Order: sequence, then structure tokens, then C-alpha cells
Amino acid sequence: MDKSYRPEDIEQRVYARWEENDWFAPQGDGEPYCIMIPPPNVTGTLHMGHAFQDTIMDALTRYHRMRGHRALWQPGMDHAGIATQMVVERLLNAEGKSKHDLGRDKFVERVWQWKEESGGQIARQTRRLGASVDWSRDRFTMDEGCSAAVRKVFIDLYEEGLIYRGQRLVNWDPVLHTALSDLEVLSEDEPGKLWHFRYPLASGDGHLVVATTRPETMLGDSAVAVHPDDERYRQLVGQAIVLPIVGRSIPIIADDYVDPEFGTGCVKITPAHDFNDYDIGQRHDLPMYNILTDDAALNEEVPEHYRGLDRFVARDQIVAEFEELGLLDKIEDYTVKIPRGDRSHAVVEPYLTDQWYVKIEPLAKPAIEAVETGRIRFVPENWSKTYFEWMYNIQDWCISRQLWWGHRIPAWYDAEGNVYVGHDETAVRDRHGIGDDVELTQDTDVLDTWFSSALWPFSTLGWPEKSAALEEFYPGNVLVTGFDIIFFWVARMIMMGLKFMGDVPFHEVYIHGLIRDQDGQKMSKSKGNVLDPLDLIDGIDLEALVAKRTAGMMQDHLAPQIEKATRKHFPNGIDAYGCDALRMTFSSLATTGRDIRFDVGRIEGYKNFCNKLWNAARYVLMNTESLNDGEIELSAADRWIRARLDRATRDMHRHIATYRLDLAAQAIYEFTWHEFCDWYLELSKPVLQSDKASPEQQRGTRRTLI
RNA sequence: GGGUGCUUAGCUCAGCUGGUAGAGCAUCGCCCUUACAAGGCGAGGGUCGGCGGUUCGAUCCCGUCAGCACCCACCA
Repeated sequence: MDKSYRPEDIEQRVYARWEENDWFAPQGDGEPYCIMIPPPNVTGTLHMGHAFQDTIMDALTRYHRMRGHRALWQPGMDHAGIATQMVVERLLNAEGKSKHDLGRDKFVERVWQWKEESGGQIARQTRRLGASVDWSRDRFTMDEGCSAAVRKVFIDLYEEGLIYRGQRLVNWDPVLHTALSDLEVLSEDEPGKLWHFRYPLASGDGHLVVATTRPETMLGDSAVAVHPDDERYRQLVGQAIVLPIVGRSIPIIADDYVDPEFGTGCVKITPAHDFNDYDIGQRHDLPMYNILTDDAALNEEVPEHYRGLDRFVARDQIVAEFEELGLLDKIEDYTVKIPRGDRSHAVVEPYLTDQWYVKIEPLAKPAIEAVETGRIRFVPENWSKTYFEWMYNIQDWCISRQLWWGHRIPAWYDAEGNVYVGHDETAVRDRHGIGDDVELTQDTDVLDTWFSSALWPFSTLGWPEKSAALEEFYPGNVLVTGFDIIFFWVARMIMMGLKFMGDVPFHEVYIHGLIRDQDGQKMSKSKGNVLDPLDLIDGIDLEALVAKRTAGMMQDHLAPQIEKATRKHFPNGIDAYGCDALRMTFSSLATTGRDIRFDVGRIEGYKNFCNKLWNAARYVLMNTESLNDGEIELSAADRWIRARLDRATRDMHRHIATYRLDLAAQAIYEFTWHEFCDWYLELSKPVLQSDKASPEQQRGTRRTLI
């Protein structure tokens, strides 16, 4: 045996043996134990967060497997609709093509091709991380079984009236050309302006001043609102305004949505392009003027000289025109919340379109109860507050996306626009008695990627077919995930599980922190601070690391900074620490905190720990190989270490039960190094002869202390 | 505007529902000692964010202030 631990000689060989022997499949006849992997997106490769999460799940699974449970760690991947489509589109763009050059079918084919590459890479990484998932049950959210589950759920909810199609304002991403759910829109403060416009009264008797952060929307105004109790304007309610530029006459209405304290107390109302204004429009039965195209350029609805202009170009021109007209009252600097798509980062527009929705309240109620009554427990417990906060105020879920990659919505239309929902066209025709003479066309939209993830705890086990796996492994024991997807995923799994399985999908939700870089920054490609877990396992030299971090940048100008920072942080690249050192590090980082700073310095210590274990094993083997099996009388040291082992074992059980992997790791470290190695193994050594070592040499050594 | 979390040694973090603080890394000594120098022995280092309160006693409970981070929300 080598004198020092060389993980590269061991890890892959051992993993292959585990896998060949099918040791990751549920074994024996013990109690079932099940964890569903949060399926990674097939958008590329696994990052540190995945590796961290996999470490936790692997530790739990192996722990239960060792205790004799029929442990299943269900693997799989997510098609990740928008995200994956964007990756492939970007690849096409690099070839000078667009998805429209290929057409839908060819494009989807191309995404499948990408899915194979990315999925293969992820599977390799997962193996390299030592994850003991049952590969024989590997699933994909768009495989045949998951797709059948998606259709079944869609149809059932539709027939129950819990899925409906309607024209409403949605968050529209004008770059991706799709609707987004509320969760996919992130609003951030950005410096902006508040433009104050004078709107002349139709009576010719003066004007009202309205303020707006989006001047171009005035082209779609259909009213000006004031507060009903506002003395300044009370007598004007019912009168009209002549909308500048457009020339339309619009009413002055009273609505208590208006805050009389803000600005002038007059609000322009654009029902087709603002969520509040939409509600006001509904209340007052105002006309809706949709003034935008899918690209967020101005459409035919506006005066000719604005048609076709991009919204931001139009904005400047509107302001300029108001100024020319002498109707620009003032411009103030103002901080605005700008809503952006979480994937494209494009400014999202409220936009009037037909979309599919899930009526969520009936599903949310039992899901709230499940957590209130403790059938599902969050760990740490306070995350349930976050869950409740969202669930109590939940809004209908927009599930349709105008994308090509995803589950196509199982709805067909005839020439009159009647909707038929069913598994496929034949089923629809049979069900509704529609002959071949009537042409049916399928809805072109796909479903929000989270629709299929919501079914993950049972679609992976064979639902809607009956299966032994379903019997045995639903509900799962624990869901291990990050707090960032409590709404996206956890809540929706709970709702769908209760609805379709009649039971919660898991009993515990262990929420871990998010891995950040050494400065607490989120790891991201554009920040250039990402670490590939495999580079920590196998090592990487500086030049390769720099190349990796600066390759394929969306914003090339960031490359020099990234290179500089990388050279500073990793002057010698990254050493090969091996998988177990990495996993031990992750375990020790699994505290209750929400941000986890990954400092490479930390892994060094755990690599040493692995080496310590290795050498302790060597020492034990060297000294016990010649021993026979005769009766052994336990020495005081033997009895002592056994007592310590018992205690360490008890601590382990406790820490695993409470999901404190950090404490568990510490207990193992402490016992192994400072009790077993430092004392027990040292006690087993013969005392040094005093004539062999000088007093100086002896001082400070363990042997002479004994 | 609501809500959550954090503030403990130079750094990263523990501290088990209260008894004057721990680990790893880093620093400093001394040791090439046949399991391990990826090691051993030892040392230094903290008024536990500030101020009040409860208590015989508070890092741990309560209040308050300050700073940091995050989540949700329709103020034009």
C-alpha cells in the first residue's frame, strides 16, 4: 500500500464495482427509504451547488442503506424548457443561424441532441462524485412516462375546471417571445425618470398633470384616475381629457387605488400594459388599447409616426414630442423597479395574450394544511414561514410558454376555435366524435418546465400506471433542496402530490444553504467565479482554469477581470483533492446557514483527513494481518476506544436525524483523528528505548508521554 | 411597504432550548519519530455587534439600536 492516500487510484475503480454489482438498487426487505433527486437541468454541467446537494443526499441514502433500509435514491434530469432552449439557440446563433432557419421539428431534434450531450456529461459527473443513485431507474422529465403523467394531469385538471385558458395580462418577455409566470420575473431597482405630462382637459379649461415611468404607454391610455375623495379633482370626475399625440378623448374617473399623496394625485390608466391599470380598467369597463407587438415595438394601434418603433426609442420620442407641444411639465430622477425575465434579463412587458392557467387556490389549500398539521416538516423549521407567506397569497399559475422545447400542450382547436383537450388527436376525435373531415390543430405552446417537475415524486415511480415502486416509495422520506426553489418546485410538488396521489410527496423538506464563492458572491459564469466540482477532485492547472472560466463568455469585456481574479485566487491552479475530501468538506459546510462560502482552503484539511484515515488503516492492517482469531482479552485502551466509538456512533445517529451533517462530519473527524489515531493507535505502539533517542528528540513526542 | 436570516479568534464556521467560549485553516516554538511532515507535541489569540432588561449567573432568553444579506409586494 502506498504511503499516502491517492484518491485517483481508488475512486473510479470502486465506483465501477459498486455499480456493476447493482449495489445502489434497493436491497433486502427492510423499511423503504426514498429520496428523489432534484433533477438537474440539462443546460450544461453540474456546479458546486449540485455537488453539495448530492453529497447530502448520498450521505443520507448510504446511512439508511447501511441501516438495512431499502434505500432508493431516484436519479433523473430536467428538460428545463426556457433555459435549455436558450442554450441551444445561442449555439445556433454562433453558427450564424436562428431557430427559425431550422423550423420547429428540426430545432427540437437539435435540442434532443444537446440533451444527450449535456445529460451524458451530468451523468459522468454524478458518477465521479460517487453518488449512489439507482441508475437503472434514471428518468428524464420529457421521457415517455413523464410525458404521459404530464398529459394525464393536464387533462384531469382541465376537466375539473382547474386549468383554463384565458386572455389576460401576462408578463411578456419580448426577447424570448413567451409569457412568464410571476416567479420568473425579477424586479430590481434601477435608476430611472418620472416624467410629468400635462393632459389637456377636453373643456379646454386647463390640464391635469400625470406622472409616468413609461411614457410610451400613454399611447394606450384610456382614462385618467383620481381618488374619489380628492377635493382638488372631485368636480372633474366624469369630464374628459384629450390625450395628446393620439387625440383620443378619455374620461377622468375616480378610483381609490389612487394615492392622492403621490405626485399630483392623477394617474394615467393604460389597461393593456399595466397590471394595476388592468384591474382599474376592469372595474370601470375601460377599453383596452394594445399598442405593442410581440417584440415590444409599437403596433398599428398608435399614430403612424410611432408604428414599428422599439418601445425605448418611442419613449424618447414621446418625451420630445410632449416637450415640443409644451406639455412636458417636468422630469424627475426616480428609482424604478424594472421587471426582467430571470433567464433573458430582458425588460418584461405586461402584455395581453391568450394563455393557459392553473386555478391554484383549490390546490393550495390542502398544501397549506399539510405543512400546518405537520404532515410535512421543514428543516430548519422557519422555512415553513416562507412557504406560508407565498401560499397564502398565491396567484393563478400561468403554465403556457411560447417555446418549442417542452411538453406540448395537449389541446386541439377546430376552425371555429373550439378547444378539445386529450392525450392525442385520435383520442380527442374519438372522445368528441370529430370526423376526419374536420381539421384539428394542436396548440403550439408548451408547458412551463415546472409543471412536469411538480409531478416528479410520482411520475418517476411509474404513475399514472400502477407500479410496485409507487406503492413502496411514495411518499418519499425527505426532499433535499435549496430555498431558492421553495415556490417554484417544493410548493407545487406538494400541491400536485396531494391532488393526484392523495398524499404528501415527502414528509420532510431539508432546506440547505446555497454555495457561494469565498467572498460570499453567488457563483456565476459572468462573474467568472464558478468552480467545477470535478476540478476540485481531479485538479486543474492555472492556465486551464483561466481558459475555462473565460471561454464562451456572453460579455467578452469581462474576461480580463476574470482572468486577473482567477490568477490571484489560484496562483497555482487547483490541487487534486479527490472526491471524498470534497464530500467531507461539503458535509462540514452543511450548517443551518443560508449562504455557504466555499473557500478552497477548507478542503485541504479534509484531504489530510482522508490521508489520515488511509494511514490509520494501513497501520491497523500491518499490525493485525498476522493475528489469528483466538480469544482476545480487551485491554483498558480497547475498552476505552470502544466506549468512545459508541458515543461517536450515538452522536452520528442524532446528527443525521436532525440533518446536521456538519456536526456529523465533525464527530467523525474528532473521533477518528483525536481519539482513535492520537491515542488508541499510539497506545498500541511499544515505548521507545531511551538510549535510542536523545532527550531533545523525545521531548514533545507522544511515545514518551505514554 | 411587509417578512426572514446573519453579526463569536486573522479567515471560514460550531456552540446541543442559560453555568464566564470551541474546531479547521492561518500564525509562532520544538520535533525527519518505520501508519501518516498531507505528520507529532506545544503556544499565542476572542470585553461572543452596541446599549438596556430578566436571572444567583447570558454568547445562548426579552427589548432596543446599528450594520450586512436575502425573500415577497401593483404606488403611477
